[in-house]
Amino acid sequence: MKAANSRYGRCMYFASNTLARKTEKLANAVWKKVDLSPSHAYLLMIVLEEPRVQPGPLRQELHLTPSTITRQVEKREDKKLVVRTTEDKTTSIYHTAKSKEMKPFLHECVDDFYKNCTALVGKHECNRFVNSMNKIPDKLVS
Amino acid sequence: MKAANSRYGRCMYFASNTLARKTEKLANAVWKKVDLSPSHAYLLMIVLEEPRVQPGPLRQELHLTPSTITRQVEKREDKKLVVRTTEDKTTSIYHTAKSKEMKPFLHECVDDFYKNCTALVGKHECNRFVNSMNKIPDKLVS
DNA sequence: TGCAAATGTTTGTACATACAAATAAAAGGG
DNA sequence: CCCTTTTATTTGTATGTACAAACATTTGCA
Repeated sequence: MKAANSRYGRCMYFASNTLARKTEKLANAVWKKVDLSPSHAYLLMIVLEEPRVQPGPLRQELHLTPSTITRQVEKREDKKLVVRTTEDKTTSIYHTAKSKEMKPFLHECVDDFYKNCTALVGKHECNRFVNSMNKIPDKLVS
Repeated sequence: MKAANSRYGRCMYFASNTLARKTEKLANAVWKKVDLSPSHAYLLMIVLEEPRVQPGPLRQELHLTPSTITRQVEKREDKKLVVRTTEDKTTSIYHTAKSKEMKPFLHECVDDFYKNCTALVGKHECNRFVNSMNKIPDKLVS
């Protein structure tokens, strides 16, 4: 039974969560090449482009809670992909030599994933749809 | 910084996950009234409408993996909202007196949530959007 | 008829995330 | 200048989900 036909197919909660899970599954497969979950890969890419970045801005850019950012950074620190220094109140996050080497491959994954999506969903449709999705969250939460 | 403006605003993985998290947050607030997570509420509503339902069909209808279904049923069993019987190879799930009493309130929550969504996003926009979202997962995974 | 493959469900384990509370530092006001 | 409030981050804890492996039952076929 397809979601669209199911009892609760009109529910935004249901639809968005189902979509996110399926999308994540595809994304996981793509980022497997660099042995990273897509979510960690995004964090890493930001750190690579903005050395010294702090958890606060990361939080805003990734739309995650502060505690989730801390946890993600910890995990990447364990794998020697970022380092963290705390001075006064501010924590700064830096990439490492290891993660710098990965940079081109990370961007390759972004491209790959995009190609996968457009191939499956259609380029125009995909862009339009992602655009809509980006607009909704601001409307939903204060 | 909004997702739409951020570096990775074109990415379907990023957009759909962000949307799902924000939507879930709103949904949690609505279903708080019945002290259930929206995901468990959906399971319960299906069980209430299809007594004797088995994990397999639930899996299909909810688009979740078998193990997740097992875990959800366990949790609801602990709270005496469902019971499970296993005979031969098939497990059947039934509602309880307690959960039957909740039924009208569950549907109220569905309505509440829908009203919230349409008020925030716009009714036409909301329906159109949910429709699109329901179609994409089938294209993404085999 | 008996064994192998298929099917349905559960268990072990891991992970991403969130909320609430704790901590630490800075800023502001009397 | 000290005390309170605010801000930034981390910790403790809980939850929802998935994957892989285990298990149990049924089916199919040789």
